[in-house]
Amino acid sequence: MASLPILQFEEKIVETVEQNPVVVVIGETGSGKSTQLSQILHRHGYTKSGIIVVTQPRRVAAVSVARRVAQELDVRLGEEVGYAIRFEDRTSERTHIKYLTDGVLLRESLSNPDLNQYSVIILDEAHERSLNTDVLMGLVKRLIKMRASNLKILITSATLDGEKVSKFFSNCPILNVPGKLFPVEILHSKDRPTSYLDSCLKTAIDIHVREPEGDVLIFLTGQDDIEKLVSMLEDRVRSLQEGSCMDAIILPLHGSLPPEMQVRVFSPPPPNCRRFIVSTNIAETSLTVDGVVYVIDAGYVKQRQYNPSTGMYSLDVVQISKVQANQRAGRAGRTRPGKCYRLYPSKVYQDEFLDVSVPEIQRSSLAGSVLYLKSLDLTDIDILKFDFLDPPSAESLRDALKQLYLIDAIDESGSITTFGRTMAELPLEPSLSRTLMEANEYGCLSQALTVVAMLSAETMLLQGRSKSTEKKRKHPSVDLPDGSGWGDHIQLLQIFECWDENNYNINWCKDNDLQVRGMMFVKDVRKQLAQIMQKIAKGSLDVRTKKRRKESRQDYRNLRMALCVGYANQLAERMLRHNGYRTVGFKSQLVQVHPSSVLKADEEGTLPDYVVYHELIATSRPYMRNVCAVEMAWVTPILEKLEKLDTNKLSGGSAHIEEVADIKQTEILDKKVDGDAVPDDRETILQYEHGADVSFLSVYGKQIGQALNLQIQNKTGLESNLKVDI
DNA sequence: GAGCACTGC
Repeated sequence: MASLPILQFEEKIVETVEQNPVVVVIGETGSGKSTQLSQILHRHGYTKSGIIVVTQPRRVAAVSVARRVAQELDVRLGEEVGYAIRFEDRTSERTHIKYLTDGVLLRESLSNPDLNQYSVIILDEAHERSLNTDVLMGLVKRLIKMRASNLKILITSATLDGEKVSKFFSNCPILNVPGKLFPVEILHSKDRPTSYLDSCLKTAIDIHVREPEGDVLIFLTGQDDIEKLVSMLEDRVRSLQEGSCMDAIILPLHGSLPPEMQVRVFSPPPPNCRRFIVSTNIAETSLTVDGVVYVIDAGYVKQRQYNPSTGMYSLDVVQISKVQANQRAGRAGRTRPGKCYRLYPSKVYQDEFLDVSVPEIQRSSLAGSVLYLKSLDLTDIDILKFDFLDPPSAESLRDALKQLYLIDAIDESGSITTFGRTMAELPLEPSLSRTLMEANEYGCLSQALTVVAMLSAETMLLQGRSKSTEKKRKHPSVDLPDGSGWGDHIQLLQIFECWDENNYNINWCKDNDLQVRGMMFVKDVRKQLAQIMQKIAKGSLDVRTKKRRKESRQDYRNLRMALCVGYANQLAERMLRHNGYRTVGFKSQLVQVHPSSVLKADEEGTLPDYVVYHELIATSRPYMRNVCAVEMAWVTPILEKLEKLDTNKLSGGSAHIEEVADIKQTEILDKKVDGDAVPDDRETILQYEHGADVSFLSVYGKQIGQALNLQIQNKTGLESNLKVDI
């Protein structure tokens, strides 16, 4: 332990913490900050007046770091040193060093806003800027004003971010703790390659042929590219002359890979063999692969973004930040000196890369966070002026308020309602919390609990789908229920009910291509939600899953009604004469039911007039994912409410949100239009040829005189206008 | 008739 760099700074750290309520600690990889800061402060008496708590953005990190600290202090995990993550609280009355996920600390502060039991709060990995850590930073800033005498805050961050965080906390001191990494030589390419995959391939083979042993880690954006490069590498390696270089193992690594495939990267290679790990940014922070000496960094990452004016998410390939680039490079220097090949010029790194990635708070829907903050009753703070390190846009806050109003979480003046308070207690998106509460009124709580729990685990349910396994499986699970035509929520309910009928048999999951881990998670979530609902209702609710199936002609009416109330802000109306939909309540968007949906059309081939959806996502087109058929009569009250909506009033009058004029107009470079522009008022989707590397979702055309006025929507829902002569 | 990076309560 004595070799950890941070320990040489022990006196300095203690002294600085002694004299300041907030300290920023910049600790590079390998500095030991995550395990040592808490122990240093413990040694100097900070656990006498309370618990030292350390937050982590990820569950595995909270658990593994706690385990290490317990080992180092030679105590049993869960006694003096413990951790708390969702579904798992391993702390006791004797715990004085506690690791937890940032989300758990936020939940705790709901019932104890002053966090009185803690003498020190360490927000670790703050540079990752998770939504929860950002909210915590705002809360903690407020907390030190109230508890200045007996609370110490430490924020750990990255070099490029330290100044900004310090400024946010009234210019608090910054401590630098060097890391313990071997030097990594950075090699930039002269130009940006025209094809990243080809360039990756060439660089990888060059390393393989020329460089001494050591594994190669390659960062790409997603599963598709990874699979392509893996097969390219396999071909190329096979064609190398036998004996001319060492053997090679090529491993893909991404999140949708089944766990048993993911852990393959942890087994060391046989002698005289080099591994190529082709990965998403999962290997940047979440997984650490040992033995890596060479990193190839294409400089891109796939990021999810939310557009508050359309309510639409998109998944975009964007440039990484400098912090990310450095993090990736650092992966080469864990065991010995390494090399990082960047497939972009150093000028691009310097001039184009952001210092830090755009924080999640500026890329997400904020309904949940705003409701959470409202429920804290911070009378001294106006939510809309809440002090964030990077404030979200006014538009995003307005969107959040609108959502909350439509589901009765706040009233027309923006104050939280009793409904809203209950909703904030549930670890769910507000729309789903609202659904549960409504379902309770209609006597279908048990079903709603199942649906909501299934939605929380949706991405973990299906078995990893790579193209190769797809081929093998000609018969896609025919035995699963189909939602009886009402849509995906009902199908999710029916799937869980089937599993319930099969007594939660693990083999049933396997037979039906469902991940066991995912289904177990659903069970846990459902149980947790049921407990919270019981507590709220203070009576006994019927949350049991019913062991009877298929009452004939069950139309799930009550459940669908409850969903309609919860998803008031996620409503779409079918267009006349075709099966496209228009979103209601947002700037009107033409959207389609996702092809994977089980929603059924009637005998005439027509889809229901109204649906609610769980998510709007722009991929090749804007799609509604997870839809449920609802009825006109249930929609009317929502439309009435939308009519009365006054967002200025929702923002509490005093805090008038200023209009933001930062909607970026997409530059149209090429004005060639292909396709049939029908010269009438009907929206017509055209194919649009363009010169910029922006992909457009749709083009609405309208003829005016000899010109065609086009309204063009790009992937993130931003719109631009273009006039074309015809 | 598509396809989705990563977390978390």
